[in-house]
Amino acid sequence: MNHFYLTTTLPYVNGAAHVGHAIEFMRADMLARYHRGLGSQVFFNTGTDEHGQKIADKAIELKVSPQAYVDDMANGWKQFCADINMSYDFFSRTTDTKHEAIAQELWRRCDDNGYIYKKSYQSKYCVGCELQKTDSELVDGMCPDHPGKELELIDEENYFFAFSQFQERLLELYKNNPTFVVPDFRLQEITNFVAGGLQDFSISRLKEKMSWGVPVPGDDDQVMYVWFDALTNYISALGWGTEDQSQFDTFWDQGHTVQMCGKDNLRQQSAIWQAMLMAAGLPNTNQIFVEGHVVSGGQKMSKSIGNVIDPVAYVHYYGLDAVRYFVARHVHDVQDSDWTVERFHESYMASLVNGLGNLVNRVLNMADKYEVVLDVMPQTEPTDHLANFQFNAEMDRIWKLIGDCDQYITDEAPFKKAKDDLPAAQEDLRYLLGQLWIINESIAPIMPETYGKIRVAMELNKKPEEPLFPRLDFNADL
RNA sequence: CGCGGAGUAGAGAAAUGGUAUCUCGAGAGGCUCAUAACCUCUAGAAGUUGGUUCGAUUCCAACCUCCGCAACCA
Repeated sequence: MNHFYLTTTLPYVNGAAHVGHAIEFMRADMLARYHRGLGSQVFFNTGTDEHGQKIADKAIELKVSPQAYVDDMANGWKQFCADINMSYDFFSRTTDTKHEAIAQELWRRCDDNGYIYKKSYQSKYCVGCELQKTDSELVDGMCPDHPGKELELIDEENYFFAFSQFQERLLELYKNNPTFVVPDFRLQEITNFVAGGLQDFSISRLKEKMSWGVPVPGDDDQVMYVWFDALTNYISALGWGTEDQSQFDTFWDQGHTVQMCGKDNLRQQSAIWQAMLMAAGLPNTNQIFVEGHVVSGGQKMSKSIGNVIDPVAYVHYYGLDAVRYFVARHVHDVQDSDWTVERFHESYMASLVNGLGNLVNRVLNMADKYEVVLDVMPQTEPTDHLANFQFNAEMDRIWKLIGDCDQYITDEAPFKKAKDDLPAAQEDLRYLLGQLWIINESIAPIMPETYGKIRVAMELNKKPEEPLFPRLDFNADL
């Protein structure tokens, strides 16, 4: 039995889910379903990142406690996961007491091994970014991303993580594992970054200034910086550092581990987190899949331009599987992609309404009429596109099968044969039902609801009463 | 010379040192099982300038444009 561990990045809960989250989550879900379908035992983790200055500020603004605020947000994210049919096995929350204890245990382990030290320093800190800023990053003495916000001068003792000591080991990790980061150009990017030299960084904050964090073990005056805490969730989900580490042993130590993230998270996951694992004496992640970003109309999405894509609105209008289809087929695996309502509508009509939906109807209608049932299920030939994160290629393969069926129907014209040679028509339909079966098995991890509907229709041997993908008007308001 | 990515028909992608492929869209024809669906055909493309080569979209160099990152973000 193979064991496969998969995790999304935990979104920071200072806002609602946007299309980037939807893409990462949906793809992770496709992989989880794919690997389950291959017979692997899968542990699929997702959740929410709930500590830090921005969240504390937001709670004050809303006049609620931080815990009440993150509870509310976490529920929103769980709803989002339900909306997009996430088959997760565990929902991590970084304010969970078990997670906090594990984050402390990881801290202790890094500390015991000599990779955490205390240092006093002064720095400029942007509350908007929740980051210290170097002078080179500032524009006119202000943070370029938050020009309205005054920078705070921080003069304090913090704990530092000895990141710089991991340069050689990280480079070894990258060199020895050519698919550690997928795609390869991101591996190149992180290699260049690490080769350029690493600086130790602060991993704690004074509690009196920022209390919304995990307490630093053995120091009541400090809490952990949100990154140290959040990254730990990848193993806290598996119960590492608790009495029962069996899932950690099974999935992290002995299984294959995959983390999904956007390109903005490359450093955190492929360098910082790996160094943390090394510092604690734990095995590294096996693979990190790094996605591109989505732009709309050629521009970065922003509320002021009004080109923000709301994935849930698409789900409501076109249906969940239409969105999952678009994500798998038309959002580029690793490059940035343009997502417009025009493109979405086009591909919905062409490939789902006129493609898959129509094919199901014409095949099952004839099968019904000519009384052909599929008695022998054909063997599906497994492909490894999804194992290699090639969503686009897998979808093209499946839609080629759909096109081939349409072609076959035109060429063989069973609807004509049926008039004077029924057995010949029935033979054609047996083949078509077999192909439809293969197509349906192939889309199962991508479009699980549609898979179920086609499965039922094939069992009844009747075309679905409701169209799988109804013909819809173009809706520019999405 | 901070790092990385991308420039291929109207749109999105792919492959390739030798006829540039696919999907969508457009135009024409065909078909009638099907959700006015399906099939065929047609038109339509390599950022610029050099270099290597018998031959370059592909390899090399320079340049231009766009995007992202630059210790917040999927």
